[in-house]
Amino acid sequence: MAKPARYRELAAALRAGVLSGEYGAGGRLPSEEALAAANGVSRGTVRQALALLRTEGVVTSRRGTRRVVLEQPRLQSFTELLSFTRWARSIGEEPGGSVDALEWRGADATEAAQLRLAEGDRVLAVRRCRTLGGRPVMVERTVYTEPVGALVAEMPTDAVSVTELLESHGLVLADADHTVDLTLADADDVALLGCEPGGPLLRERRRTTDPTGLPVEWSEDRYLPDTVAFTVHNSLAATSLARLREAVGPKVTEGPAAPAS
Amino acid sequence: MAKPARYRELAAALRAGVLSGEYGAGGRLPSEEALAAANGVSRGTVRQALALLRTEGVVTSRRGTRRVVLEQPRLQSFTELLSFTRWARSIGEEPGGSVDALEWRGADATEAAQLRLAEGDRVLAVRRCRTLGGRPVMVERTVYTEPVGALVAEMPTDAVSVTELLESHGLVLADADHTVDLTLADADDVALLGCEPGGPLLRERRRTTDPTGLPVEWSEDRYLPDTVAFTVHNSLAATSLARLREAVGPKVTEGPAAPAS
DNA sequence: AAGTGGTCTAGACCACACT
DNA sequence: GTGTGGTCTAGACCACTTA
Repeated sequence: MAKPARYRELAAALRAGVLSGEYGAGGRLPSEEALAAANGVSRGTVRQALALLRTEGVVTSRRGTRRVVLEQPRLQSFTELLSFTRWARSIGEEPGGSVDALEWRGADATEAAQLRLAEGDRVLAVRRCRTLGGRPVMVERTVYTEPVGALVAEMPTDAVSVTELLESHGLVLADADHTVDLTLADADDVALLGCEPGGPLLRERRRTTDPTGLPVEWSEDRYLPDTVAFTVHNSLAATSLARLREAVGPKVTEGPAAPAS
Repeated sequence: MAKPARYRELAAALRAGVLSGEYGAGGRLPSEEALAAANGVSRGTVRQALALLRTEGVVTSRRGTRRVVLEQPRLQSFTELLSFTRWARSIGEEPGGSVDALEWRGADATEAAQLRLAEGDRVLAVRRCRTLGGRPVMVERTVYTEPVGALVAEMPTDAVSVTELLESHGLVLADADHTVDLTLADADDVALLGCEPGGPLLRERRRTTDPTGLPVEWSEDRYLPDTVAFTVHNSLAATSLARLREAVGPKVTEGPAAPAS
């Protein structure tokens, strides 16, 4: 059941209000005092709710004036973001996909660093082609730590959602680091996506950790052009975004949280 | 001077501690009580500091256990993120660039929607080529609202940092929405960047607003491959990231916060 | 059972934006 | 000056982890 906290309920209600245009574009929210009184909670709780909306980019906030509505919310839950299947469903598309290669092997240097393992430690490497409405849009190369890989390896190769299966085993994904850049199609990409050899792909590399901070998976996803874009909101109050200089001369494989140098 | 809040000082101190390896990779922070006592503040203030670090992806947090260090922080300030010049300096590169085209004209449909203007309203459109260490890496096409454009238009065409100049006029950038995807080089890109016609570029579209929530600029930046990557951290606790389905059939120009349909 | 973070309250004072 | 959000305090109770 797990009843959500009051401040989350309040945040959801306010978010819905903004979405329904209750305050208008560029409109103003009621004061914290007013919201507290209207909802029978303390000002502290109201502020917790509003802090959520602020990091989501739904409202601004400055001293001296009421909060202003920034935009229609256009966010996905953390879960939708990590699960291709859930994302596809949330936008009304039919997700599909199948495992194309699956192998237990030793971790290479990058994988070891990302999963906080020693080089050569056993990991499960899986390659999948993902489709929307039957058309291929993305190739996903994921590496799992041993305990997680053991669960994944037992899945049917045509299983729709890995994430949901992991959750049913009690595994919770809590944090993720994403790196987005551009790469060129290799022979496998060409075979699976039907693009030109050397054709451009939008690449997302992602390291996901569980609530204890232990790495769970390290994935490199390559999307066909014109199928997806990634959006982020940030502000003076809360920044979780950065721009990285990519290697220019010698080739260096680098991920979101690889060792500094 | 503007003395920063205690919780920001505390957050900075803890961030520095994590960076210096004081707690080790995967190590644990002291308890909230301990931090409060050690710093002579209340638990509430400690929690504010830790909330900052949590959204930055520096630490996890769960009920029942001490916070765990997630990674070496690798973030840029909001300001570094918006200013090419500041970013370049922060990574030890020499920023350069020059205005290539500058024009007052009427806003098109997309621009009007992004800047919350009516179609045809006067805007200043500026195209710049940006360099790192003398080598071109990015073409920036920015559209400013009339009051901001008035300031920009008076700048010398070889001014290094537009952002810093705007700040010196008291303009504060407070929020930004970013969309990252892939596009192909047009004739102007080829001329400025020296890439192949139709060659792939990493595109960032960005809408920036001031503290009142009013749009200030709308920019489309196109980076040569292998020059930058964007990184984001998100979590169950705070998500400001989304994955968007891009138009597949008919061409639709769409930005971070364009009207829903 | 003890320790820890999550939620919530009630109140105080300050900095800033309005008018 | 009045209203508003930002900061900070002190205390309470709960949910969860760990031993």
